[in-house]
Amino acid sequence: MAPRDTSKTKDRIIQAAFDLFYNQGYQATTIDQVIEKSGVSRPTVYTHFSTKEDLCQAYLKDRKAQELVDLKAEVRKGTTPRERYLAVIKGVGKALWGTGFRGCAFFNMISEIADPNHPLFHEARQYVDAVRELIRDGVIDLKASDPRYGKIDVDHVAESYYLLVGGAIMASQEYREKWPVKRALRAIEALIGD
Amino acid sequence: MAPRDTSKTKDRIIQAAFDLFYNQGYQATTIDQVIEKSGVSRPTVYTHFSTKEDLCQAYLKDRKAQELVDLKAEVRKGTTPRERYLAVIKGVGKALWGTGFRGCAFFNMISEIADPNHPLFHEARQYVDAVRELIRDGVIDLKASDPRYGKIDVDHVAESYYLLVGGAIMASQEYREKWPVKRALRAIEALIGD
DNA sequence: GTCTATATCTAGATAGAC
DNA sequence: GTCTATCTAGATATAGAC
Repeated sequence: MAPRDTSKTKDRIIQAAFDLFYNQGYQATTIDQVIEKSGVSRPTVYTHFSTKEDLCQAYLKDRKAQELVDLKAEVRKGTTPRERYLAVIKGVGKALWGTGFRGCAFFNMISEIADPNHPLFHEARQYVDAVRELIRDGVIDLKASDPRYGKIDVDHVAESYYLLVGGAIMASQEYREKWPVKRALRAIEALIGD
Repeated sequence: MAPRDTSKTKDRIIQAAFDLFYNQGYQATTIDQVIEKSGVSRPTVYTHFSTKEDLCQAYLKDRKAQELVDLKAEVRKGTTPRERYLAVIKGVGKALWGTGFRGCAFFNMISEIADPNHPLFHEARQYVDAVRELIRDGVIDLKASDPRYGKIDVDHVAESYYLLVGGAIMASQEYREKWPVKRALRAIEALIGD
């Protein structure tokens, strides 16, 4: 029998890891589960990824890229500076509702990995940095778009926005309900005086 | 040799669990570590607690009680309704700065335990409920204290407050810095028009 | 009530054949 | 490149003595 196409095999492994690491957490997920879900054998996993940690890092990189693409697409869909400003919380909300309220993969990673010098911790924080920057860009654009928004304190609005997003993610996970995102949206509107 | 005083032994075990579960997480902590840290033997752990999960539940109950006592003390220290309103975020900030920024034990628990029907998940959410109620009480008292605050939307302020606290906790954990709590404090002041 | 010693199980990682 | 079978370490929980 001819060997399977390599890239597809690797993708299947990552896809299995994607679901398992996200839904169960890093430590609660075993390589055996990855094997079963991907339909690939044990040594095959270890030819593509040297360790479980290595596989997790690949998963996080993948997820980070994917979520940021989605979030930026949500921003681009906005037709006004205000809509683009609100796009991040709306995009986060949509993402959460589609995933059974397991919250943010990167927050969960940081909760699991106590050591801030751990590579997986670093990987997760890069995502957080990117989201904060996306929020900040929206605030800056909004401020420049209209004299009405000229008095916005960019630091204050951007960082409060980020805190509200983070709180809404955690609260969604705690309660498995939609109100935290709705509430955050209202509070984020209020930040700019709406 | 006379047997050790039981309650002190049990307390030593819980104290060891307290530090380890909080700083390393539930799954990353082993019974061996609890044994070493408490200076107690393995079977002794299992005479006081039937399983690791049972020990963790005892730890969470302890921690929940202790943190709520601290938080309520912080509220009582406030001499005006406004100070008492701000007490929760200030109390949370103090607690975080004293613990090496490992964040909220209960948030971390919820991140680790994916299943919302798990007993440990339940235990953690009870803490969250209690904090939300404490915040809400402060808002209600503030509103009643002065006509100036009469127009406060209790639901909106209380829930936004909670989201800001949650976001500040997560951001502190991500960055190991104090700005998230300071920012949350300012945003929480702004919620009531200050 | 507490200990030393051990059973048992699980999970990460590897050897060697095809 | 992929597989079956196995090694090894480490973790939870227990048996039996003092």
